[in-house]
Amino acid sequence: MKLSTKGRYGLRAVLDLAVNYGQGQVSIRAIADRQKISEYYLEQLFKKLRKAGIVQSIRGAHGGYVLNRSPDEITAYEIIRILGETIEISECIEATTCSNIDSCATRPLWIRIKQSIDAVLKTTTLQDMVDDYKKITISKDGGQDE
Amino acid sequence: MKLSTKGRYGLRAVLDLAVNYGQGQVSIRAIADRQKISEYYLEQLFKKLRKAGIVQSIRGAHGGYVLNRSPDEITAYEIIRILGETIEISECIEATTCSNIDSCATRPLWIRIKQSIDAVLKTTTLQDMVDDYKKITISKDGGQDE
DNA sequence: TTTAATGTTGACAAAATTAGTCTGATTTCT
DNA sequence: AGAAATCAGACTAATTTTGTCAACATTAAA
Repeated sequence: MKLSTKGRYGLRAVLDLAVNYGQGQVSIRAIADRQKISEYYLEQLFKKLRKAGIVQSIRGAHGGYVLNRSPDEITAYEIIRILGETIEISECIEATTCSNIDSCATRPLWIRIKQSIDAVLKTTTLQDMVDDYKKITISKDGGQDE
Repeated sequence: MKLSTKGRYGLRAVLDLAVNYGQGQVSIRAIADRQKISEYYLEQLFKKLRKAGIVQSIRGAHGGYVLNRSPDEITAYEIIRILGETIEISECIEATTCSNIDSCATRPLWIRIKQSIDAVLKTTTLQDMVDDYKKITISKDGGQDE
């Protein structure tokens, strides 16, 4: 059970924007370079984020992307959902009834797991993650720039 | 993000044994019929469970499988792990350091999610699940047999 | 107004993983 | 001996994920 790269790469990319929030747009190429993710692949992810209103695109020369809201108003939950990740574990969670009555012995467990995952995602904002990250890098060494 | 069938089918199969605990062995065919899972596929899963000591096999005619411990001493966590599910979300959780320093901005989140999933799985025994299941079926109607 | 950089879109291909099947052997009970 | 079950491992099929590409549209700077 693993989150797909959609969720993992996408969150890293958005976090890149969050770090640069307030300092103008960031191009996909810059993110691709820093995060070591294919430029083409990132485009796919940003398409979804833009349609959902998380980011705003600035086209033309020296264009790029900007967060549409402040990082402390965007949760990890939103990003993950928009990118199309399903934290379902099993299909029967969304359905109101199981097709297979026997399989329902496991259903309450899947539901509790989903709830616990959602709780973590919903209470974590991009700002929280940026803060955590800065704390780590600063404690490692003086906080380098490049 | 979904648990693979290994985990979902496997847990259902073991639960079938838990329901019949104390009443002798259960054959793979009987479980396959009840749970609507391929007999061949189940064999693969029971192979792992046997090697890990969760179940005991009784070979020959009228053979089958039996739980090796009481259902309230076996957690969902054990079953899931033995069947080879990795609740890792991202590779970097097991590793002591991330190869990509930038990606680490997401790492604390993945770790917290993993911990919350593990907490649910570790505190749920097979007996808990059987009890939940019985409660549901009884409340639906008088508790049918077939 | 031209040009260059960038975003936009949809289709496609490669790779990896998961799911499932099959064959044949062994064991045990009747 | 024969039937019914597990045991073992190889193999294939299907699906999903991941990544690439080409053509086009838009914008900003020169």
